[in-house]
Amino acid sequence: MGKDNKVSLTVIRRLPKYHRYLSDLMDKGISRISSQELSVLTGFTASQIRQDLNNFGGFGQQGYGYNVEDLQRELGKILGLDQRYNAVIVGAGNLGQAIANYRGFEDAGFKVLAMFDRNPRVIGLKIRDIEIKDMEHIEDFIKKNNVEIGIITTPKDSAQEVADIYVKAGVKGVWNFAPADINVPEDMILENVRLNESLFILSYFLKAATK
Amino acid sequence: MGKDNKVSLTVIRRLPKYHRYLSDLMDKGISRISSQELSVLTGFTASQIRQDLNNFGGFGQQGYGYNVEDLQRELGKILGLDQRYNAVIVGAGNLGQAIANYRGFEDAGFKVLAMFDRNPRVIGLKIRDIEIKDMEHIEDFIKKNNVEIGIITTPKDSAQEVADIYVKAGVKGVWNFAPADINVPEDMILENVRLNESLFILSYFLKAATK
DNA sequence: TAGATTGTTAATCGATTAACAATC
DNA sequence: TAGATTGTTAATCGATTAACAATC
Repeated sequence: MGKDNKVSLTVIRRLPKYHRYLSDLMDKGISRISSQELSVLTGFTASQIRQDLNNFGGFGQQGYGYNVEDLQRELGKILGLDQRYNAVIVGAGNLGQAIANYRGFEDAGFKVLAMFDRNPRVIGLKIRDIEIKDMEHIEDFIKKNNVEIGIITTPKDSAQEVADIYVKAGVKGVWNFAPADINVPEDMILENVRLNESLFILSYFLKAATK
Repeated sequence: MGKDNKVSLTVIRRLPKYHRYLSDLMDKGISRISSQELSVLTGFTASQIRQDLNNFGGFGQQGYGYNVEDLQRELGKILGLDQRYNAVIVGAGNLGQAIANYRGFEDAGFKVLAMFDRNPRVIGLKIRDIEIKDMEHIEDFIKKNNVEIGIITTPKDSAQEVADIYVKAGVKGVWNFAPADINVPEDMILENVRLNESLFILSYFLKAATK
């Protein structure tokens, strides 16, 4: 319920891209950038970039532009990348394992503490140092380990059931990869990754291109 | 360059959701639905649903609503789901394997013919019946096997290089999972899956909720 | 200071919603 | 036929772009 409560989702969805390009610029040792230059990089208009950023504060300086490092850090804070989050994954198939394995998430502050599955053949296995545990212990685990993010990488028919477990156990946000719409309480954060839909969009344009 | 060339991306991105709910309704044996009922299911307004569908034709009937099966099939055609597409994956890590393993894509008409990787330790392995091959043979393979979709599941630093190979070999569309913006010619279809950005959005709302 | 570029207001554009005549 | 619901036009809303005064 902070001051930026009113910022539109459209704007928020652009923030990660700004953050990514600013990080790239930092890596290149560039310390200063104008909205015009950022426009060339990101493909958004300079005007839009200034509008977007000014939803969160006046990070720039007239006649100069933006300090890359400052702006990157501020956007990082806005995106919550200055925090550490504990996560668990339900569904220890390839997709779950891919997420468990991906160092980029851990570098950004998201730590997968454990994976859970119903298949006895995978229970006890480890991905890096992340153990696949029996679903039986999930609620306990979440409560004891301060888990804030629940990741769903099960088939779609199990997704709602897993979400219900997450709600009951008290996670704050759910990252859902199952191709199903799941219902969670109002105050639960839900972010869906729609691989099917993304592929269908690609398919749409492929078909349109050959007509 | 068909008649629906002008339909906005905003509308197109809603089509897969309509298609999914209509498929669900078919599975339940429901043969008829009104825009009002679809509104309850999808969360879009009835008015918006009628507007969206009318971009592609008058699929409904006054006083009746929409025939579920007809509409599902028509949307399927619009999305290109009546076609078969051949695909290959570059990057045989967990994410690549997850995609290769996912039956849902194959059921929708997307067939992964092969995976490619640079790591000699995985070359020759098989995921289901999909072989991991040496990158050396990719251009040949794409040309010989009528591959239309190139999937990128490499680390970000290899993404552009892989995209260039795809362009050279003549694929029509690229499905990119690497967290990088890649450049492709105008007439190449490019669809990005931004796992990082999705996670950051979740993080944004988690942080906002605790303020 | 002069030049550059922001922050912000106003104008435009596009997308969503409302309303209703057409019609099954 | 009467009731229901579409297809479509008009009204509203929100997002993007343009413009420029403020100011570093």
